[in-house]
Amino acid sequence: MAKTTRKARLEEEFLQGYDPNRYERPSVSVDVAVLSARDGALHTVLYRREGPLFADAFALPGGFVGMNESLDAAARRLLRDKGGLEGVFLEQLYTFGAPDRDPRMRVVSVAYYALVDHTRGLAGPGQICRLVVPWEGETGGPVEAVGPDGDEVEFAFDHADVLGLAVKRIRGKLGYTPIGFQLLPESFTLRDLQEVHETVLGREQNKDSFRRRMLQSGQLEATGERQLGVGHRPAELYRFVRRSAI
Amino acid sequence: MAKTTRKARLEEEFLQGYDPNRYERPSVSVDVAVLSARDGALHTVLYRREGPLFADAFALPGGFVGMNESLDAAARRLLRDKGGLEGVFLEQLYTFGAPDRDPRMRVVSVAYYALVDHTRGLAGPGQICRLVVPWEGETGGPVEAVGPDGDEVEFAFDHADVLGLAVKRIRGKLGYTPIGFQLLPESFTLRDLQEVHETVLGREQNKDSFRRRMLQSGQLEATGERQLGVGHRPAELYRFVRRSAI
DNA sequence: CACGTTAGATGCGACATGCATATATGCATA
DNA sequence: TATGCATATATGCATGTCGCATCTAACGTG
Repeated sequence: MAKTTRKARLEEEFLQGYDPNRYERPSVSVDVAVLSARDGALHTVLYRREGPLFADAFALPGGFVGMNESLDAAARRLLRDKGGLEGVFLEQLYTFGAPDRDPRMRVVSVAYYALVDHTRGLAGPGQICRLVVPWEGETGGPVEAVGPDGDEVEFAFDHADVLGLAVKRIRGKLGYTPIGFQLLPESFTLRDLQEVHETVLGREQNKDSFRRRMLQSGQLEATGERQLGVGHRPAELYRFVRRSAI
Repeated sequence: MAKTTRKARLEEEFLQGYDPNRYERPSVSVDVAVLSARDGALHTVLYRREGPLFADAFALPGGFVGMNESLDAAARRLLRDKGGLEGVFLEQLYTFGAPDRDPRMRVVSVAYYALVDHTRGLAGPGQICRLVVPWEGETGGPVEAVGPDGDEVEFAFDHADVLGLAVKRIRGKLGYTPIGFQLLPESFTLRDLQEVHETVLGREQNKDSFRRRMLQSGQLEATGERQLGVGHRPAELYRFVRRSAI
């Protein structure tokens, strides 16, 4: 017992005199999985690598965290600078820290995921790739991706795992949070919302119970407008209202 | 468009030639919120600080991540070295990275939470403190803690927020994962399990529907034994069986 | 052996959900 | 103008889950 106390005190003293520049330590980066739903599939933004490491593989938008920058701020900066995206839903996902995940050096990567309405344009050299989520994707396993040319894409680092975990996370969240709206423009029909849910979950939803669930969730508000020129009865347009307003 | 491409290429070149020792970067630490349920309240392990910073405040067990050590391994090492705990449930919680969370230097802290059966002993100088979770605790806000002497405890750093988020996380997980078993010894009664759930959630559960939910979840297996010497009809003892075994 | 106490089982109503069916509304076409 | 088509929206009903009340079972105590 006394031993353990001394040990703890030694550690305290070490900490008090700890000079971070005298010790090796990891670099901290942020990677962002940008997800959107289009044509019945999830898509993400990837960047082709050009250097010798993971040459011609594709990576998530990412970068190092500034010394006076919070993790959230770093993620928002990357979204803005690399993709021209501002004001989107952004949440921390998981921190990946395997010692060998970057063969050049020790990098601890704080992964974020962002949800973007697919009608928003994307600036920069990023490519929008379709995700192929195996059913184990629900368990957070790696995903595959198909580029705009239809060819499968090779991932750099552990980014296939990051995307798999992001898909798992939003699948779980869909059940108890209004996260699905983040993938739609401001006004949308119930059919649109259902398609987004089905795209994310990878399985069909019952139409009627989906309607009822959404309408009595108190998260939808009719805009009073309807679809135009659709060749059949137009659906009502809704918008998302956040719970705090109720 | 060409501009953005050049910018991205420049960043790539920077990365290829990046020497981590030439740049400032944060230190990476791991903090562990050890949770157990006892006497109808959640408890955690805290260590009294002795240095000049946050003197006499209490901190979660934590430490820096070794250069060749994964984040999970660092958390397990801390549990073992600081509290003598091995083989417990441990999962990553969230990464806290506000630039000013440690006034001495920039520290990015990867927080973990561990769930421990309260009958397990604890080695080392840690103190077991009772958590007082305000109802906003469900939203991940900060918690308060009461030490063994009954006095309220002051937290160092942002550790009140870490604990608040840990409580929020297990409250959410309780609904769809067998996480509650982690807080109980190997064999337990349904009443024990219900009390753990009520302690974690902070509200009472319906006895019968709780029974039915647990029994038909396929996660419980009767041991064939019963309570002894309880002054009333003895309850059956169950053990946890993981889903993969079914 | 009666009694108190808690465990465990059964029955019923409220409510969500899945499914089938009926009605409404817009456009296209005869 | 009238009719048909496609989809949206509403309604009715069977099923399953959940909360609640009630009943029976098993143990210790006096």
